[in-house]
Amino acid sequence: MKAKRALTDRASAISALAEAFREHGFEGATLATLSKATGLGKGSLYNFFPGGKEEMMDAVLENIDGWFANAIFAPLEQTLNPAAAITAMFDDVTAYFHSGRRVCVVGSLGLNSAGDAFAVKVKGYFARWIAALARCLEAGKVPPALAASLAEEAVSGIQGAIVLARALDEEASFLRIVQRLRSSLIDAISRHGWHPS
Amino acid sequence: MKAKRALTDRASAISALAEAFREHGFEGATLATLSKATGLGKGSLYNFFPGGKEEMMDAVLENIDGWFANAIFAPLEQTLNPAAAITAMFDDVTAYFHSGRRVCVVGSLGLNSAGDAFAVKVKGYFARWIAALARCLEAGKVPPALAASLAEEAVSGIQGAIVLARALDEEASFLRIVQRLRSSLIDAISRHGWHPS
DNA sequence: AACATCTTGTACCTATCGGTACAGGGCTAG
DNA sequence: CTAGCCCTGTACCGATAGGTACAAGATGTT
Repeated sequence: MKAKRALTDRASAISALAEAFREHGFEGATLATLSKATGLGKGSLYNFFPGGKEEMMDAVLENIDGWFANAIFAPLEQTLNPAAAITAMFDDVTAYFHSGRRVCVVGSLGLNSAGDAFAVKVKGYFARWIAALARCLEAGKVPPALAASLAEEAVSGIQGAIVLARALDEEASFLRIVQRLRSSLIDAISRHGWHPS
Repeated sequence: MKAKRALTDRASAISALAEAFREHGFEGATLATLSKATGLGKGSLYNFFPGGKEEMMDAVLENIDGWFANAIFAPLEQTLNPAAAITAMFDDVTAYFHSGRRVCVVGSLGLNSAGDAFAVKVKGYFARWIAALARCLEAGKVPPALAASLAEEAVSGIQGAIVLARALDEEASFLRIVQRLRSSLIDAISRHGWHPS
């Protein structure tokens, strides 16, 4: 049984790869960069990811997808306390994106043509996020149409907050924007008749 | 007098360069790309922009800055009819960004480390935009603190809308988000006592 | 200990990167 | 008409890009 070690090494490389792609983008991250970031030589890198950079990014996206599914989407689905789930989501997202200092790899992939190869994954990531958030709002008795609007607005708003915070180099703006978004969603829930037991 | 022809050729190249940078990003746009996009050979390109890619991007940013100053900021400053100015801004922005299909070069520059060299220009672009919008809202009798919040939210929201629309490949979401942002600003103005004559 | 299997560093490959050099072409001014 | 300057295409440069080949080293199994 060798797969064990191989898998853990590969798995531990992925987060380093993610960080490198975050900082330099897909095109900007060279194999030398990735090698340095992971501590793995080119040989090992191509052993784990025979498909090269593209497979590395694919693995990173899958990893991110898994993380979001666990940490963000799943809590949103358990509809016991929608308001709490939403508050938790914003807290987790704020931590995950380092208050806007950290870029969203998925979002930035969609911005230039280098990410065309990953278009379906990028699309799915955002679609699932919005859908999960909308369902959570509906569980909070928010009417479906409004829930969809608010969910879209929140996810889009988080992305915008990242862009702005990076551009201004000022995480305070990220925190302000995200807080306003959170209030807007929580208000909608409490306005439509749902209250924690 | 040769400067005339040189200047117009350089100027006409800039918009093509902007489009290329938009599509491929700074790192992703190679000299071959830029040459094809402008129709200029490498020789001409380096004749007009001796500093290479970096000077080209600088010129593009300056050009964008000028366009925004004219088309966006200036109308916001003439405070005769703030609500109309804001509506015009959203219309112009929607057209400029092709309903979210077109990326904001400035915003995407801030996302990866390739844009570090342009950090001050990027920061200035967003700071000026937010400031102009906030002043316009104040002219509409919106209290300064709220005006600052709303302006930040709007600019950030537009960036988020671009990211989301590109990711979902769906300009409808851009239009929805932008429309909500516009309504939010217009409502704030009409709620605080300013009404067109 | 011997084995097959997995892992790794190194050397090497071709293509292309951003950038330079420069000779000639074309335009304009006088 | 001609002298000068700006413009442009081409050839070229070293560096580095992503990727492959493979021999040697670890590793775990029996």
